[in-house]
Amino acid sequence: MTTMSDGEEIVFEQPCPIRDVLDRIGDQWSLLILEALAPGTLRFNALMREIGDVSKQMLSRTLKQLEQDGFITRTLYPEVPPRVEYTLTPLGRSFLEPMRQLVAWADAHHGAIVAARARYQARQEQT
Amino acid sequence: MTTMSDGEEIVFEQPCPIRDVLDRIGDQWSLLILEALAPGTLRFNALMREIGDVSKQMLSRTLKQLEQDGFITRTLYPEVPPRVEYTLTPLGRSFLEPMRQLVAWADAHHGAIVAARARYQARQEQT
DNA sequence: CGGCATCCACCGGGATACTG
DNA sequence: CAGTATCCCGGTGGATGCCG
Repeated sequence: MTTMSDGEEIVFEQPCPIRDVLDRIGDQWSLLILEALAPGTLRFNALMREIGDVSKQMLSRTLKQLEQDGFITRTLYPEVPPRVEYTLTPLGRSFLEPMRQLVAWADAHHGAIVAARARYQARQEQT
Repeated sequence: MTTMSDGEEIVFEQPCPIRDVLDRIGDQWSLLILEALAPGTLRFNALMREIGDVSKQMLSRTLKQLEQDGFITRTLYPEVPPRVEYTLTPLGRSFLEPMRQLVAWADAHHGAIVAARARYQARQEQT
């Protein structure tokens, strides 16, 4: 989308901050992880149990993403067996605010959305 | 994720409202469309021009999704040439609030995220 | 003008197996 | 315990073309 017509270099890598942020937290697991870490630090397997239906694969991947973007910190304790702890950074914690707004809205209006879908569905079928 | 082991029926279609909402507005275009419609009603091609780099395909698809979920209304004026107008519903307008929170956060902290990425990147390369 | 149908490339994410 | 590597499938979204 930002590539030039003849394959020239990209001018604006992130033309829209919101797009950039959504790409990160709009995936399957990021929000769940941030919520799980909101109460406090957790280890890898604790996170798995907390979230429930996430694979090691995706948990690992998503955690790395969140770490890269500065939402969480990863601390490795070189013991045997190894122990790794994940904690929200101030940036990550600051994100909880708007996120909770969104969650609250979703909770409040989810019923309305489901109802709207049902209405739409009904209108199609009464053809 | 919600399917039973042997292909039995699905028990919880929407185990998490926030998941359901994110799946809808987390895509490439929904947010942009809602923002574009915030000032007022727009026609199809006006939306295309407003957003800029969206294909007819995706605009059409996303608009239908948003209509199904009750975020917008579609009004067809059977003239020649046909005219179609899209408007936010009260539900859609109510969503603008938490959405603006998120956008504001993204704007405010986008720099920090980019910086965090750069730091991470640098740490990898100094191996 | 405002779509829908078709084809296709990409990649997110699941399953599984292996490593330190 | 905490990952990484590999394979693979399905959904998302771009491009194009046709229709009312």
